[in-house]
Amino acid sequence: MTAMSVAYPALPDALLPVSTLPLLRWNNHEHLFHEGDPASAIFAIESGAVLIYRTTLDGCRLIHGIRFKGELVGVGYGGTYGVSAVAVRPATARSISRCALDRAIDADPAVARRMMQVLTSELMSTSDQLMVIGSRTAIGRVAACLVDLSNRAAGGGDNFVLPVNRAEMGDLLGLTIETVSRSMTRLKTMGIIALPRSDTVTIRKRPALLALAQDDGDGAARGRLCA
Amino acid sequence: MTAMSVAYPALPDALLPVSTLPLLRWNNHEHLFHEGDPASAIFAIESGAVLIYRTTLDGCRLIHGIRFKGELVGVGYGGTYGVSAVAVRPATARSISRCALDRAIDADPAVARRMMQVLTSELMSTSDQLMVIGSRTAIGRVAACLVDLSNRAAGGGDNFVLPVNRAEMGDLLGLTIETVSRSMTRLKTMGIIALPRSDTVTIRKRPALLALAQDDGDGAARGRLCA
DNA sequence: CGTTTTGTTGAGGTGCGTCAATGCCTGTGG
DNA sequence: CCACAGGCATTGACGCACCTCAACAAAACG
Repeated sequence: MTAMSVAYPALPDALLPVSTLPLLRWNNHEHLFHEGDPASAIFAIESGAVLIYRTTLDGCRLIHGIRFKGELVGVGYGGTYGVSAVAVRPATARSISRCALDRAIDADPAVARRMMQVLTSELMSTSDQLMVIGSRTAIGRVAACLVDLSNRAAGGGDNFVLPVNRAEMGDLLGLTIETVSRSMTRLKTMGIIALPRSDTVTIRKRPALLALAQDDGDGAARGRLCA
Repeated sequence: MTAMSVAYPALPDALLPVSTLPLLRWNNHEHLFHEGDPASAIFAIESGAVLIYRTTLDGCRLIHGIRFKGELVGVGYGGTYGVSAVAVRPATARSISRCALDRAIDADPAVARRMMQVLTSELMSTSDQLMVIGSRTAIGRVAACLVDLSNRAAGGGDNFVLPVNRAEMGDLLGLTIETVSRSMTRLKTMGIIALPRSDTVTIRKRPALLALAQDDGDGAARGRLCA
């Protein structure tokens, strides 16, 4: 399982009548919940995009990932949410209350197993993020991000609109706005991507982008970490 | 919940007769399992220390965490292990087979809930690691590592033997051996720690170490990421 | 059309990686 | 007991990738 390639499947209706649950709506920049809030529900996204993030004591934000339609948010099984979640475009989601979930777990071990799978996906997603941030250079991180967004936000398409701006990409990749911007223009200059608009990407050389995003390319790895 | 402060509780005997399960033993540098191996069991450590890590395609190793007595290893609920686990000193652990675990989950929802809690702890641990590597400078990472090791390997004591060498600390923190070494000597020069031996640490000014490890100190945060 | 927000580009500084030399500790054999 | 070798840690010199600060361009908005 390569970095930034995890699937985030939702709970299927067969296990839980998700599609009958209350459908909630958030505008851009509205929070689904904050880190530390009582974990009252998990959310199955039906439309839009949601950022999962944490902040350090001095206000530094580090985005753990982006969630789209068909994915779950707030899956941690603790008394409070361990992360914050905010919409970055108008979003809708079904709300699965924790008590309803607990009842479903008691009634059917398959629900528990599904939740454990979902938690494992979330874990691997965070692990992937750690691998990207811990081992790649700026351009490698940006490439990995674009590959991931192409797969998950655009269904693998080569042309898609970025759901996040440069600041959010920076917080996602542990880079500054300027470095993200420079990396994007470098990818453009190399002919690997095109940028018809600043928020729209066209992948022109997917193999080259993958090489940068993965680890077999040269020049996209950091430090003595790598052999 | 601050970075590097997660507890990793094991499965209590009340839920599963852990203490009657087979006790296995590994020597230094022996693997409990590799990433991609069929996930046949999870392990409850009884002694020693185990590194959890992943490697990139080009051989770069990034350690996700260290596990000690009383903690679990291999908790992911998928067909294969998502990470590798290797002993860094002679270690013993009870082996909880996946089929036994599945049977226990079917029989008692409390076991499933416990597993979900364990997975959530693992998730928060990885998230903490992401926060440290994504937002702190070298000395902040080393400080966070020392605080964590003091809490978990030494029970909060101020004097303890490092379970890892500089290379392993480097792979844990996303730094080179040299940078780890320099950070340690800087901490020593500042009078925050003492190093009676290169593998033995004495914390002299815990508040100062915490300030560097957390985010309220100055000079230990990286980049525009932080306000 | 002005104002605000967001993205790009440039110049300069710095933290950390790289390479290399040296020192310390452990173990092994003479 | 000492000599030597091998592994690990430390320290120094240097370069580069990325952050910082700043100016400017391009949309987005009223």
